[in-house]
Amino acid sequence: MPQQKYILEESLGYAMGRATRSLGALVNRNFAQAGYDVTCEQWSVLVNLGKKNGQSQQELAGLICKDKTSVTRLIDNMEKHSLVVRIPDKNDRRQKLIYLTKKGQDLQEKLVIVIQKTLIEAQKSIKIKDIETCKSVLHQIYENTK
Amino acid sequence: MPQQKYILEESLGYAMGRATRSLGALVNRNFAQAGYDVTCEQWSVLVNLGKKNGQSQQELAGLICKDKTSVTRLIDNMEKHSLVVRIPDKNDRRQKLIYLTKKGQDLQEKLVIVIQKTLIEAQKSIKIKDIETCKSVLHQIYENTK
DNA sequence: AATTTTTAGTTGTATATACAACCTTAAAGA
DNA sequence: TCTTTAAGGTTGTATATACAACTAAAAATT
Repeated sequence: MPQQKYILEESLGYAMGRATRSLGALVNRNFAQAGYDVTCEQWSVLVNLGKKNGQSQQELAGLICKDKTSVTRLIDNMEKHSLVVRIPDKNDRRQKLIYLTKKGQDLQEKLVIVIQKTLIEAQKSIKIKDIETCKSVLHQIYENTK
Repeated sequence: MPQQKYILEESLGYAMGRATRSLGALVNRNFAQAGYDVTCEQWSVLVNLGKKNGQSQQELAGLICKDKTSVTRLIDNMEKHSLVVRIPDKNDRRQKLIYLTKKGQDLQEKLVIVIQKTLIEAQKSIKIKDIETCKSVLHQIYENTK
């Protein structure tokens, strides 16, 4: 069997990690530059609460596909910044429902423009068809690895 | 102008983040399960040192496309685990050259198999051509956002 | 009804990431 | 040569991530 040399630069994992980090950092810089003290990851929670306010942390974890402990800490930070509040559910005392504050709601609406501008920049000169292919590959990778 | 609603689940950024986190976590689990106390990110450093031992942190930062402070901390952790050592460069006293230890070298060689197995699993039932398209899209996104 | 199992969330621990500010040393310019 | 600028690295700070172990409460089972 020939000595198989692992070519890091050619691996899909490398390309994924690099592009994801780079895009996330750009989103964060663009948020900051627009004067918004919020992160890319916090934004994903804000968007979901914007669609349906008052969701449990488990629901949010499912939507953004993260560990529930990650969500606990994410909500901790967002609560610290007064973007959301935790309200204990009276029907199920295990649950805490997360609601947008006024500040969180206002912010959420404003961030969409920054995100869209950033995504347009990120996807510049890439064919729509290729982006769709890429998304479907990433979707399958998620399914294969989750 | 119509109210443009942002569809998180359909965004490329969402798909990228989700797949990248999921794949990274699986690699880490597979390393742990194989009995190797090392992470996905540490592995990317090990591979590069395997190709060329004795590189500066800046060189490594360029290769793995990370902030130099990220590399400082990554090397801190790897040194703590005796995978690499920092040797001050005599010709340029600002630089520190990073070398694999015996333990780091041995580990690096063994990890390739785990990585390949994981990548095969991750890419299961995806057409090679689509993976190439995906990589090229990710490459372009990196270029557009770095 | 009492026990067991599952679900929701938190805490401990370890890692990774990046921006800003800083120190030290090398290189470039005046 | 002296000064200024650039380069390599670290530290402070804040955030994000996940696994293991835990507490509390609900649901399922016996």
